[in-house]
Amino acid sequence: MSFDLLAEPIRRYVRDQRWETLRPIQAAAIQHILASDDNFILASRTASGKTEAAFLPILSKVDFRQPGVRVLYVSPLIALINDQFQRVEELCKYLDVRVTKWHGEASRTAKKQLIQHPEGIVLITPESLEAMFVNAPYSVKTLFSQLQYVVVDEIHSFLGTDRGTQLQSLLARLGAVPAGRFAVVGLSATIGDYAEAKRFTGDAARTKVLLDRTGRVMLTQFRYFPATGADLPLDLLKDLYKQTATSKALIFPNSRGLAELIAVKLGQIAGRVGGHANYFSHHSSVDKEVREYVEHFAKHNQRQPFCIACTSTLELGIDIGSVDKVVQVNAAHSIASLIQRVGRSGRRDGEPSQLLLYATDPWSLLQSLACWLLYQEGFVEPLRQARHPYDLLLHQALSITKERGGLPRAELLRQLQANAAFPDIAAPEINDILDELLRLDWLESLGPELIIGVAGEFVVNSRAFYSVFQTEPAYKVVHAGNTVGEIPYSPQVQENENLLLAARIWKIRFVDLAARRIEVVPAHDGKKPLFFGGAGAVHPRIREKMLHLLVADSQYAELDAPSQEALRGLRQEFAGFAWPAQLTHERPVIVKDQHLVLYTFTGTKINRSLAFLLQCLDVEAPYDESTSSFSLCLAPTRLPDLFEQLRLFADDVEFHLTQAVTATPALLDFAKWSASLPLPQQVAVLKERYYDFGGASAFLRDTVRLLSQQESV
DNA sequence: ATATCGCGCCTGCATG
Repeated sequence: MSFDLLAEPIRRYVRDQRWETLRPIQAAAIQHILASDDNFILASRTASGKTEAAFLPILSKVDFRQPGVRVLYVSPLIALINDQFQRVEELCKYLDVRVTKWHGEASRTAKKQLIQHPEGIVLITPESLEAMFVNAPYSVKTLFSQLQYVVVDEIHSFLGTDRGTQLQSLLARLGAVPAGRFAVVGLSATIGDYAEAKRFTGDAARTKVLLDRTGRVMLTQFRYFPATGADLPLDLLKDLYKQTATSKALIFPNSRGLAELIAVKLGQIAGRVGGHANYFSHHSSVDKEVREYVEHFAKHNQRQPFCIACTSTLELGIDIGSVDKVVQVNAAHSIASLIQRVGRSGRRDGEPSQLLLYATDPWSLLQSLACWLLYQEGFVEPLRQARHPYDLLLHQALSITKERGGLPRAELLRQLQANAAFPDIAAPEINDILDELLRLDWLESLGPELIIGVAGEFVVNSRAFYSVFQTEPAYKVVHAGNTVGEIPYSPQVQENENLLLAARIWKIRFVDLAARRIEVVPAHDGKKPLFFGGAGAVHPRIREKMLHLLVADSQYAELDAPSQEALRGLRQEFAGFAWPAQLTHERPVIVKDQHLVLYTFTGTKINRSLAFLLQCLDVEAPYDESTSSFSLCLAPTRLPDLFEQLRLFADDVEFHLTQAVTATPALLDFAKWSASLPLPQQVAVLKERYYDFGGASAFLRDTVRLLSQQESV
């Protein structure tokens, strides 16, 4: 059916691929994209042929004999562009259509040629598109005045992020370039809020979602090995070795340091017992060429088993083939992340893949179990774009002014107001931001126009202008002229210290502080590398599920005996409460000798907000995110009073936030362009994106019953 | 050292 709708050369391509049938998402996309010029979100799991689902109908539909770039593909990763280039180019051979990579590492000659003869398909990153608007606005017009389709790959990775808002704004600006409109096709994993995904295209009313919910069949097992220190228990590593020794496995331990530790330790065990030598690590601090080697090894080795200990670098769609075991060490921070990781598995022979979930403490086990159950239930964290991204508006105001070489203030205001990325920011607020930019000399008035100011020239002409995220300076780790990777500066960076990187052990021979370069030689024993970073935000729904699991007496066959024992032990601690049959807004309080412990069982942002409010009230209350709990020196009977007081603060927290931002500007480090905003907008950014005072207020209002029990001795 | 991760880049000039 769908197949017959395709253009003849595309049908030939499909036949040559020897696919037995089109995938459901492909069949649906072909029918819908060929039938209308609407925007679409194609949502289905990893490796379900989404790229082809978009390109088969688009290539059938678009007339490439006309001049100009007709299709623009936007990707969050250079590596993905390079991957997709091969696939799309292969497909385009059947049509004689040119495909051009356009990113910072792509050939400049190819870019120049494209400017001379704009045609075909361009694959680009958001930052390169930003750079093109800023540095070569005439090229934007030359290239894209005939644009018919924009394909956004891995659109879920942009949802709820600053980079997503930037991309939305760039698409809005791009929308003014062609005479007609272009349609947007977003490719996505299953996500939590499709209304939000539709908004992302800039025209929710004209966007339809095509969704294939087919998941993976996985054999799941929870395994429990209690840890005493910060490192992983030896028994866990031995068990992990046994479980993965003859498999193709991906291991996700949530941090770069632990990924190194696992890769090295498993490699050492393998060396002792005569196992294979294919133990790798893969994360942002491993040198790019090393990572590419690992990806290539995984993709092209049909027979040999391997183990890659990795971070979210292997969550997105880079093609590494499929693996037969996915291992999660301690709970993933989100269900969205767990979905992506599970999606990496899948065996051709029809055998189900295996998911191993290790835990090293009872709370992590509980969180892991909660995530896994929510995943089974089909829950994914809903993500919202910030409604008041003043910092990104500031960045785009500079970008547009540079693009236009100056423009009337009223026109800049109008353009920002009309931009779909900023629908909830009103004109007076935009004017406040423009005034602040004038005051900083980042903008300047010249007659009726605004132009880039003297100080602003340094900003918009610096390399850092094109991105909306910060990166810390890193030290390059070099062995015998070869780059191994890079690490941040830490107390560990000293001569004769040993560290792990790229799945090997090194001794630091020499540190060149000026050149940010660390010379290393191989060694036999070392520590995992140190990295900085705040904790990831856990969604309230996960914590609520944890509470439900704690109160229930449900058993799960997927838990091994030690896991069952750990869960039983944790349930025991909370067994004395008189839980109602229907658990809604009750929360436990454990009363100890000198203090009480309040378990909020809510999300990170709400906990963070509660901690801030307690600080405002000068209440000493150390807070532990892994157990979602606060310690208070207070009689339990005083808690309702305290909640009432906190609520009053929550409803009017601006004053305290203003004080906090003034005293500690580093609070806004998470938002690169916020430092140059007027103070009220800085406070607004902090309030909307770092905290959740609305959620905190609702928590304080709704948590009507605090059940308490004396600690059993 | 309480504690996740990840993403990007222009221009000019030298060298092979």
